[in-house]
Amino acid sequence: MTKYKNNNQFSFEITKRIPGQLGRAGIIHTPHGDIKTPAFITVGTKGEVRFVSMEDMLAIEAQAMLSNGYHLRNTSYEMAEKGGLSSWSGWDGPTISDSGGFQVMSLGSGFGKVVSMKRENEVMNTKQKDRFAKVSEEGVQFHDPITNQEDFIGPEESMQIQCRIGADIHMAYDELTSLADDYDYNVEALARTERWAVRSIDEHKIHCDELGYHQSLYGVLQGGRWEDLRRSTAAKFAKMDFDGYGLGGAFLKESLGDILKWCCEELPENKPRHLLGLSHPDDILIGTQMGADTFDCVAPTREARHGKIYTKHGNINILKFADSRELLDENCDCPTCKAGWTRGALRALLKSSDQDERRKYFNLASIHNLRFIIRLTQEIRAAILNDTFEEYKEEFLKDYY
RNA sequence: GGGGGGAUAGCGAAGUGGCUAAACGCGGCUGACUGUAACUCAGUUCCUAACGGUUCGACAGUUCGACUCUGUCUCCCCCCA
Repeated sequence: MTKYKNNNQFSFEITKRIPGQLGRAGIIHTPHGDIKTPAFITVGTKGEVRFVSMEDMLAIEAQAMLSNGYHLRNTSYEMAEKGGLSSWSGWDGPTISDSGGFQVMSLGSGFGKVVSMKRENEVMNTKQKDRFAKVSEEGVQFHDPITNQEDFIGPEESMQIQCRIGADIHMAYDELTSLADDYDYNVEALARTERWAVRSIDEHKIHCDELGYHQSLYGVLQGGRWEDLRRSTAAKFAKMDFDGYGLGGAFLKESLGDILKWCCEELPENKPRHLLGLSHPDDILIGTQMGADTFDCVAPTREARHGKIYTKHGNINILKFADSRELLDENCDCPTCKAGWTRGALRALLKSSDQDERRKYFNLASIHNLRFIIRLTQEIRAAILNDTFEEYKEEFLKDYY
């Protein structure tokens, strides 16, 4: 197996804490550079952020990229040959790979559903026979309906894939439950995720020994919305040999803060925590306050593609701004706004019948939304360092909502 | 002048006696979207808040009943002179 870049060890330092809170600003050191936290990690599922170039990534001050083990299961061999995700993709900064645990839910019980945070009562799990991911103790049987490819991926396979991908930070294999799953199912799934965590560590160690150096591994916490499950699993994971922790789950918005608090109170303070899959501004603010250091999410890019644009005074739907000569957001420092693109012009690109024009819109809108969220995390960090987190949070939320 | 085809909601287009306020597509309007099966998805789109009302170029018929059949008219397209 190819050797990956490994000129310095993974480590985490806390620069400053939010007084009286679990939150902090810090720096994660990785073989491909530092991540100043809190930080938003852009999602490049298949090794690139949709409609966003590596030059754009630098322009919006993205610090790191998260890719997906399941979606890269085939490509991972080629990545290994080329020296890993970083050299394969052209993204020279820190990288994270997800285990594919999310796909256990998104292609399984939650297939065809929105991963909603506010409609618990409407959510029903997808029927067993309609799922493309079926869970057992050993792992998950995936069926790709487009290629008809069958994959069995358990913790061992996920670690093998991730070690081939060679990101700086790997995620243990987990099962994300859906909001429709009850307490009993969560107990069962959590116990399985805990066993998978042990198997992930063991398998991961084998590959690191073969490589001759350590690749970082985060344990991923589940447990749904139940305090006893969250605390007990966090306490167990705290004693395990992980380099950091992923905070996972399908969260109801109003319970996010509590759940993070339960987890982070049990976790060791000196290891970084990544809140998986969330990035709306209120989520990042509460997440940071409750102890999360990094975030990743598809929302900024997906919502951009769907016409939702982030502004300091809330979100707008670009379709409602035909002929508007306003910028997307006043005083925005993103490349799109700095280049003078107006809402009307961008709307015209989105509505164009020309594919290239639509793609241009996707690019311009995506980098605007990404920059908005990245800037938010930068401002939060600055506020923590200045001891003004509470004031910043209050003011931001007042403008935004 | 002769022959043929056609006129359906903002547009395009089904429907050829009752189950049709009228399929479907586009456009419009709402709303979703959080570790990307997502350039996607859901709802709505004659008038009315609703009860209900008025429709399928126009008028006149046939029929218990017409967007669907008949006649006349208006307009559009094609072919032959």
